[in-house]
Amino acid sequence: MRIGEVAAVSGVPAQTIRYYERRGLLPAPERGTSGYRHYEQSTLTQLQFIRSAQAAGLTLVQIASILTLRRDGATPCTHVHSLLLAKLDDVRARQATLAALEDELENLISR
Amino acid sequence: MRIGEVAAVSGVPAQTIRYYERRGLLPAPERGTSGYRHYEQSTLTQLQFIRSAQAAGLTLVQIASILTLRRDGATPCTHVHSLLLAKLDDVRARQATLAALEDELENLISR
DNA sequence: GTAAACCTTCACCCATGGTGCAAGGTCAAG
DNA sequence: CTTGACCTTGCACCATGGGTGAAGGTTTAC
Repeated sequence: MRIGEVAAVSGVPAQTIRYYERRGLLPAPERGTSGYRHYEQSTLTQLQFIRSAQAAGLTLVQIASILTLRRDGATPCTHVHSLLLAKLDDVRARQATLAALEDELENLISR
Repeated sequence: MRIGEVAAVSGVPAQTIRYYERRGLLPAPERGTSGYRHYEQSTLTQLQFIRSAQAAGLTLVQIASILTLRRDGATPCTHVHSLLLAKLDDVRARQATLAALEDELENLISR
């Protein structure tokens, strides 16, 4: 698929897709002799992931690092491992705070 | 307490406290004849709440509306009620997305 | 051969969440 | 009664995040 089609299907503007590529959220796709980007189906899944991670409040930088790790697969270095653990902690802390907020809101509603 | 003391105790700069007041996150405190703001203890709790809600990814606008609702107490209008419900939905959606991310991260880690 | 879609680069934009003066008023200690 | 710390308002500026637009040039499709 070319970028316009990906944009149409995913709902993410072509310019934004290029922007994500620059920011390291998407791998640089193959190019034909024309220089046009040629995308695979999996790009759509990746864009979905990006959008949902964004909805969860992660920044593009955080999302990029997760995607990069996932893409690179098994890099068995401890640094990477601790990075993931830290991110997990972060996610769990957010969850805890949200749970507290949820309680708070429920109280307000039931009054 | 005056603003400087609140700032020192809470760790939130005095300028930021005034900024929160302008943004509607804190009620306008009483003023003596000098014009100085005079705060009660409860302000510290409110600042804590603001910081943790921020950490959960809520914007100042969202936090302000929650605090305003809480402060105004029982305004039994349906609009307010649905506003709270919407916010609760929002919080729950964030939680769901975070849970998915958590799984994702756990998978990556255990590989 | 012309219109639509693509390319790059560079600049600009909007929202959030502050932060920093400037110019002045107040208060407590010595 | 002055000095210094603390307070006031108002306005301007900044950093980060996440895009968006326009210019100027190629490629593809009809």
